Order: sequence, then structure tokens, then C-alpha cells
Amino acid sequence: MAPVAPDKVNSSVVFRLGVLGAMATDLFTARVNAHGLKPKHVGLMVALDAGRASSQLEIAGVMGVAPSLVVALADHLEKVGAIQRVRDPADRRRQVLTLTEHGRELLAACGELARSADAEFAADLTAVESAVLTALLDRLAARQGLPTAPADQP
Amino acid sequence: MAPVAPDKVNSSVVFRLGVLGAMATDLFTARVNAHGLKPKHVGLMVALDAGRASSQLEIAGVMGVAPSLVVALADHLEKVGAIQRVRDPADRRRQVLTLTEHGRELLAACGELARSADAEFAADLTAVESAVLTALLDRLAARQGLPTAPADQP
DNA sequence: TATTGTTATACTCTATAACTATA
DNA sequence: TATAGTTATAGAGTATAACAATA
Repeated sequence: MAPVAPDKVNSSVVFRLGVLGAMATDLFTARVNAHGLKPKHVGLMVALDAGRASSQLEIAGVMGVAPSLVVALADHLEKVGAIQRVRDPADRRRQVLTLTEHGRELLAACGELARSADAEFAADLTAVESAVLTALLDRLAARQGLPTAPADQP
Repeated sequence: MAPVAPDKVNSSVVFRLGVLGAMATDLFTARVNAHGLKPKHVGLMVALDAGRASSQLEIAGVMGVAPSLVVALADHLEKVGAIQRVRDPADRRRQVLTLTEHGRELLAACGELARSADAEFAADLTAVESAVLTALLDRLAARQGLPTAPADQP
């Protein structure tokens, strides 16, 4: 049969990525909720773990959110003992954030949740296809200035 | 050098897709704003064009949003002349939505914007990589019950 | 009584602006 | 005076619940 004219919106990467990304985030949100976290809390921990920033303002820049939001996110993470806030002695205006041991465990637990969510979300992909998709997303992430994941050590 | 332990969150598909999807939507939002539209307006037109739904309740189901939101989206699209609302004679409770000629033109214009946004967002990918990414996203979309784009006719 | 659409209301997320303390 | 962080406020987006019209 002759297909209708292909929808240029629906076949675009930005639109598809937007729709699927929202669904992926919904799934991830539901999973990390079990740990009392929102995706942005996890994102903050990821940024800290990657060593991409230490002060709250730097984190706001890396995450692309307002500094006031970092305050709220860090407040919660500190309350649950996932991060420590210490004033920089060299510049007492700066709050230096570091992951605690519990924070690293929490992040690792979120990693397991993410893997399990992946298994559900990308269940139709073969291992090879999954690897290809990850690599392509990595390329896009790099272009957007996001940290790229080091390749898994087999 | 020995890389640090790979971050399982950051290397997951759901997390990456969520972050990149949000950035893609931000870009798409900025582009379609030139036409006075939000991404969900475009999503509604895409659903109509794909023939996936006609009544507002069906559209709400397809889009995964509340029926009350469809009212607001349809209100705006009707106001700008992109869709028509007609009561179903067989069941006067149902509002049957159809794209007008202007709506189809508007959707086509959004398709051009999406293509241009793609060029910016995925500028680092070769044509082959782009095609592979689109195909993989298509697989994920199919699994999520979204309409799959028919392959482009070369 | 059940269903479609609509309206009214409330909630979540996040940014902007005002403020405090350090520099 | 300028900057890091904090607090207060406001806006966007969306859902839930109450309501109206039709079945």
C-alpha cells in the first residue's frame, strides 16, 4: 500500500526524542521515588560524582537550572545524608558539596534502578542495538556539553 | 589512564534519554513558539494527522494527558483556524476534531522547523548515524504505543 | 445511570527578584 | 561594588474534581 506522506514532525529526532524522553523520565521518576528522590536530585549527585562541579553555582551552570533550585535540591540531599555542605575556607561564600559514603551508595542504588528501568523501556532492543543507541546518545550528549559515559569495561 | 567506575545512572538509556529529551524539547519549544504554538499543540496535530484519534477523549488517551488539557489545546488550535470542531451527529456528546487546510500547512511548517532543529541538534551525526538513531527511536516508540513514522521514500 | 466535554480549582516544578553574607 | 547563596514570590504547565449536556 502507498503510505501517506510521512509526517516530518513525527519523524524528526527532536520531536521523537522529546516524547520518548518525557516517557523515560516518567518511568525513572516512579522508580527513584522509592528512595524519596526526584530525577533532578539524582542529576545533582551524578554531576558531583563526575567531578564536574563543586560549588552550588557551578552545579547550577552544569545542570542548566537556577541557583535557587540547587539550594532546594541540596537541602534535601543534605537532610537525607547524601551530601555534605562545607564552606570553602578560601572563600566563605562558596558552599562546597561532596557526596558522602551514603550518597555514593544511594547513587549506586539509583544506577541499579536505572538498569532495571532500561530493561523495561528498551526490552525490544537486542544487546547490540542497545549499545548502538547508547553510543549515539553519547555523541549527542557530548555535543550538548554533557558528560559522556566512559565505555563499560567488558 | 584508568577511568573512574562508570556511572550506571548516567550511562543508562532512561536517564540519558530523559536529559537529552528535555533539551530537545527546549529547542523545539523555542522554534514552534514563532508560530504561537507549544509542543503539545503540535503533538495534537500530529495525532490528528496520523488518524490515531478523532474525539477529544481519544486524543487525551493517545497523548497521555488529561481530557481537560485537550480542551485547552483544541481551543487554541480552533481559534487560530488549525482545526475544526464538529459535534458527532451520531453521538452529540463527541467533538470530532479535524485538521483544516491551514492546520495541515501549519503542521508542514512545523515539520520544516523540526528538520532545521534536527540539523542543529544532531549536527555531529553522519547521515547514516542519524538514520540509525531514528530507526532505534522508532523501535522504542512502537513499544510505547506511539505511532511509528513510515520510512522515508528515498 | 454512564459518558463526553467543559469549567474551576489546586498542585508541581521552576524561574525571577529581593535579600544576606562574604569578598 | 560584586558575587555566592538563600528566601520570597510568581508563572507555566498540568492534573483532579465538580459540573453540564447527552446517551
